[in-house]
Amino acid sequence: MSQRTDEALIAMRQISRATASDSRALAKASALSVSQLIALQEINRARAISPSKLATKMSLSRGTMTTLMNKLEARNLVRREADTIDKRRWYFSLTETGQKMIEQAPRMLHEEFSEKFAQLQQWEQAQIISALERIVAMLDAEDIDAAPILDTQEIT
Amino acid sequence: MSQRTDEALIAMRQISRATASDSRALAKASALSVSQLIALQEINRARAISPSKLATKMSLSRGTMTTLMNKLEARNLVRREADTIDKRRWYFSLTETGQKMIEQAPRMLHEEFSEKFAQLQQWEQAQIISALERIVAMLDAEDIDAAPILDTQEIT
DNA sequence: CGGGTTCGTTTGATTTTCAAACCAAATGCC
DNA sequence: GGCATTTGGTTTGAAAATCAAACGAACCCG
Repeated sequence: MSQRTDEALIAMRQISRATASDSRALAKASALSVSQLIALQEINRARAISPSKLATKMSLSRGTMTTLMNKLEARNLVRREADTIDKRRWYFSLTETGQKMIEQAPRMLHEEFSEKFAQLQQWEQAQIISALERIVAMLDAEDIDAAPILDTQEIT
Repeated sequence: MSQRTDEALIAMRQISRATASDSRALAKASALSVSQLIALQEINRARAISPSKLATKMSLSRGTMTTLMNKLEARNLVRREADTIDKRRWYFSLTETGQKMIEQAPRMLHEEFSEKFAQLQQWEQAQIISALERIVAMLDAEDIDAAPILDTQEIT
């Protein structure tokens, strides 16, 4: 492997480790388990999502997802809605409390980053963004965030 | 917050989510828990590290670290060495088995990335690396990887 | 020496997670 | 239409991960 590739990989690992440990701390700060935090974020992203989908997305089993959702529901962070078409199915979305939870959760690392980033020259910002987007593309991660659109299959 | 900052943040979250879910899958593939995997990586990085340090690094309690290390030791993935100076202290390092474990663990995502990255023009690579390094700096993550140097305080 | 701190372990309990069995709804096939 | 199969979610029972608190041994410092 080329030395350049190495450099890039090292930087990426540093970034991902930094953010990972950030999210651990974040979970702790908001009295959530890491899974719960991730679940909330994921639900927020999808706006509404079924347990199974969420489970595969988070690589957890369906059973685990049941208990996870029950906890979040009990704490009034997510709302459970029945699918009108398929009666086996649920959809979970965030309650306002849940919204607030992840919004005002101190985005410590990202906050700090934002400040520093904002102080860069325009051209520097542009350069960094384009590099980041190249990376996202190379990771095939473009559609991870997708857009605030319902994460379900079309209705036929 | 500026729109540009937003773009950068979105890209970064995509990257970190992609790598996070990668590491979950990775752990599963190598029959390790996520914590165990991270611990191995962390030990590898530091070459040798004490349980407490590792615990704070991973934001786990010392008690948890004890059981975690016992498991890894039982599976012969890490080696426990006594500190000659401070007799309370242990140092953990990877055994050859442990080395192999994390080396040949399919670096799925990163592998794929490497391939694509290697195909870029030199100047593109350079640009991406410099952007990444700016980010690392802004995240104060420069010394996360530090270098393969013993991770202890100087001996006085 | 002696009080305070640090390192790692133990203990007992809680939480997370899983696999397997299960039910109900949907789908497919004849 | 009816029967077998698949799919979405829950339950159950057990294993693994984690924690807080208490502990002993080693260290530190006055």
